[in-house]
Amino acid sequence: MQKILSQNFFDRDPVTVCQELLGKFLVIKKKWGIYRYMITDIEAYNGQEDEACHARHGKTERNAPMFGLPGHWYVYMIYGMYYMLNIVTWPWTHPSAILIRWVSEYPGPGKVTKNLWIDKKFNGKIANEKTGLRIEDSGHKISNIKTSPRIGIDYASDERKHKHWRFFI
DNA sequence: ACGATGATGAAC
DNA sequence: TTCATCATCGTA
Repeated sequence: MQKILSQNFFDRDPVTVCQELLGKFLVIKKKWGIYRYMITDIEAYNGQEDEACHARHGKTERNAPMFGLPGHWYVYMIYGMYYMLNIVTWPWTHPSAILIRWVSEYPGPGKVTKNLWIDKKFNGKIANEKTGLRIEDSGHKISNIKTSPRIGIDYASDERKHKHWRFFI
């Protein structure tokens, strides 16, 4: 039996959470079974002062989940085609989240949501057994963590653009 | 290198 | 109400 990560796990700085989140399992419940995928590539979006973060202009209808409780999902549509899956970290006073870019065999944030049929029905929902989408401890110890600048945020300032807030295996 | 495709948010 | 932009991806 695997341990479902609690809200406490996510109630921290997203950069710190990122390093512990690698190697854990994204778990989705379908009508016909439960599926687990290892989380292998993620990015931290860290507060209103982070110009790459959707929270940079304050609370809006779209980014509202980031201004809510940690351990909840933030799902939004991009380019009219793809849903991006994020898990909220830290409390509403410091809106932040982690984008899930790769899990197991699905390399790319759009591919993760497309293949797992994740859409806005999970937006704002808590990550637990009840909502059908959660994160479990895998017991795997990850040692070779790589980092890089975040992808697709050229609009941010140099200072933010260059931060190594992407973590991957 | 580029187009698909629509939600978002800021400006008008 | 309009318009540029966008945490992407498949095709070429």
